[in-house]
Amino acid sequence: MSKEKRKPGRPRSVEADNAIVEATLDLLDQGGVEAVKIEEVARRAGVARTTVYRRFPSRSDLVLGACEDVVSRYLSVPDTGAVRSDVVELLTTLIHALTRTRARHVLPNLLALGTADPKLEAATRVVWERRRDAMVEVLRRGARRGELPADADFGLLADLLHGPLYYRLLVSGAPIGRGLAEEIADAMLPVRRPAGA
Amino acid sequence: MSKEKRKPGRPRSVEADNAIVEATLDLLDQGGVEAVKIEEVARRAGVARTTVYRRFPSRSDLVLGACEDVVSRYLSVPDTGAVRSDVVELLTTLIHALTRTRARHVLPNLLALGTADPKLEAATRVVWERRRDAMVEVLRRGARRGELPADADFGLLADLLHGPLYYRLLVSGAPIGRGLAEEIADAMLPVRRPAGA
Amino acid sequence: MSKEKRKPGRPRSVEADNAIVEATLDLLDQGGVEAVKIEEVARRAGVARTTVYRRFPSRSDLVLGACEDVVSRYLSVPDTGAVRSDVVELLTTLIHALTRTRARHVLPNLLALGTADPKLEAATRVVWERRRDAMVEVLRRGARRGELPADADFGLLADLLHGPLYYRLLVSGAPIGRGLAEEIADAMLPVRRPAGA
Amino acid sequence: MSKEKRKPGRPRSVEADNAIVEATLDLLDQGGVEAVKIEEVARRAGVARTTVYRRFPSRSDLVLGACEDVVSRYLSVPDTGAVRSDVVELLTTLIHALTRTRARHVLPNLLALGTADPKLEAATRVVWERRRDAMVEVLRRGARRGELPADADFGLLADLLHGPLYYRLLVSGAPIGRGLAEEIADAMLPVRRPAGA
DNA sequence: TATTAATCGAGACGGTACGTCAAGTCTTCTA
DNA sequence: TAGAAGACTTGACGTACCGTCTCGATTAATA
Repeated sequence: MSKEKRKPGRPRSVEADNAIVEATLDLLDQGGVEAVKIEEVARRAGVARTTVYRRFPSRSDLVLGACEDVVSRYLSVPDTGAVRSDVVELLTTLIHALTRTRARHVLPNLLALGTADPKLEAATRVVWERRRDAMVEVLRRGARRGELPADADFGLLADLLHGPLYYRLLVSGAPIGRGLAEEIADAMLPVRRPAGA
Repeated sequence: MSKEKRKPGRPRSVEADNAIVEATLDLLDQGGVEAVKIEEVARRAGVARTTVYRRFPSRSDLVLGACEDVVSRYLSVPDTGAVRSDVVELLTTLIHALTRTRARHVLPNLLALGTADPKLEAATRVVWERRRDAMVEVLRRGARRGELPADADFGLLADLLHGPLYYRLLVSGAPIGRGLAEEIADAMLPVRRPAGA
Repeated sequence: MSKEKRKPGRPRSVEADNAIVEATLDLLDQGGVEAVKIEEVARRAGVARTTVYRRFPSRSDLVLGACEDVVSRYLSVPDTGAVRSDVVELLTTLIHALTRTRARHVLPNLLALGTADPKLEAATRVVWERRRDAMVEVLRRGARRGELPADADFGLLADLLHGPLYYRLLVSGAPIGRGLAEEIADAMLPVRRPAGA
Repeated sequence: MSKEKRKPGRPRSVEADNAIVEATLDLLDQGGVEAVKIEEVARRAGVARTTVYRRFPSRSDLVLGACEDVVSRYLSVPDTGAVRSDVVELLTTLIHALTRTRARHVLPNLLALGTADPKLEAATRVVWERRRDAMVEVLRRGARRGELPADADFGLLADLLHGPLYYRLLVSGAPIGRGLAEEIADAMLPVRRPAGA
């Protein structure tokens, strides 16, 4: 069944694949989108320019392709039985994703690229939306368990939980430490209890 | 006293100044940083290329210069006598600043540019920091009045208040409505009271 | 004797042979040497690029190979018993060779290629030299029969007879009609008689 | 009077003009049309690629432009009072033009280019036609003086006079010596006298 | 009938040159 | 001096072919 229908012709080099992505991420991190020059990517990857173009028809595709694995990792919907720990878990993995070596510069550049290229913008949004969806899901489950008021605005709450992280990463540049996930959860979650008090 | 020491030679054209900035903002909004081409700016401004270069030595300078007035407007530290209304006032002006016609695209592009150019990054941060400082100031004043616990983490609180706005603008693209400032304030401010209860 | 030593392995496709030559001639005729692109030849011949390379190691080889049958046809040394008719016969076959459907463009391109590739130049010259040799032979025979003065410069005479054809084909582009062979012969041959008069 | 209406902006560099033409001719002579690579022309001329493109929008234009002065020099309609010397004069200048250092390779390549580009073909033909027209004019004058029969086919005669030169240059590669002009004139001109004898 | 040896298609690979575009500098004339 | 106009160098863009290379699939003659 796993017939592995090999296509005719010489197969693509996997080393080239990796080298190209790595080179792209390095450049993106060091000098922003503008520094991602196909010529330089090829040079660093030790690959001909055409080899890059064969995989990624345009610079947008290259950047998005290279970012995809960086941003989409570390995502799962946890279910620890308690909202707080679920939320902390989600925020922690998000912090991981955002502060990985090269991701710090990847995100703003991706967002800026999206400004000019709607296709890219959509592709980028999808990635981040999945995280928000996960958060909303976790909050809903908490409400079903009675940990949160059933009529809470889960969407707004999710934005409030995520917001500070992106704010610090993108705008203020303030450090994003280990304890931040818990601080945010502590600041936000009890909030809703007094409403029932 | 106001001797207006006129420099010798032909004085610079003020219309040119404005036209250049406007053209730059338009392009930035329409196609991102990459679309800001000196030649096109000059063409739209009805000006020679040299005239642009005389004012802004490089493209970075041009972009930053053009953005400066957009981002720094609408800023003052309100003092209504109550935290909540002060906060709502600050958030509202921020929403104004962020959702102005062209700002939506200007911000991410500025942030991405900062990724590659530390000077630009610093210049950009300063602008946004002033807003956060204003928020922290307002919160402190509230604490002094007893409206907030004195030992609250005002920095984190400010980030929690600002975060959702940037998150929606930059990442999720969700609409930023008129009522949002109040929703955020309501969600966050009572939180601290129960700590003292 | 017709041992037909078949080599082992799959024999070469004859259709491919023909298709490649035809495609090459078409391109040569339509767009000159520069238009003979291996990739395009392969495409038109409905053949893989490697199949072309297997037959013709280089583009020069391809062009020369394709031209060879076009230019070398229609050659024989006539012997009608009279110089004039021999000459007319030779000129007529030359006109045939030069004005065949695609030959019109083949010759100049071949000559230009020879400019850059001495091997090709030599190969090309050989083909045309055979025609001149035939003409000289015919003239010598005429001299032996007393139709021409024995001390005539047969080489120059041959060039004078051939020259107008190539001149019209290559340089002036003037039409080369059916009667031209006779006109040339009439203009040149009587010349030598008055010398004896 | 000599108002020399200068156009605005920086004027084009004359050194660049010359260097480009020279580099083109060198390459054309050394390796044929295919060797005329814009990149290499620019390199040899010590000039940026764009500077070449500004003057000559395409390679055809470049080659033709560079050839124009080579081929059009040495042309005038002589009037010595005798056909023979007029013809010898014309043939001699043609020999000069054809055997100049680089012309040997320039001509065939120009002709081959014409094969693919009708505009170029026309431009090239014009240049050579002027020489033939001059020859025809000289012959007509001779006829008017009674040196040639009035009903001679001057066009064919001109082709017969020019043909051998081009034939040797382009096809046979035979040497084109100093005495050739007279040999050809002697071989062709007396021919017509006996008609009147 | 299986093996063997060549051909054929497809297509990836490292390259070179193309023609275009924009950046930033320089030169000239005019206001 | 500023400004307009435009030539200039530099360097990246994305495309098109080059000639070489791996592959799997044919195709015959041979073992």
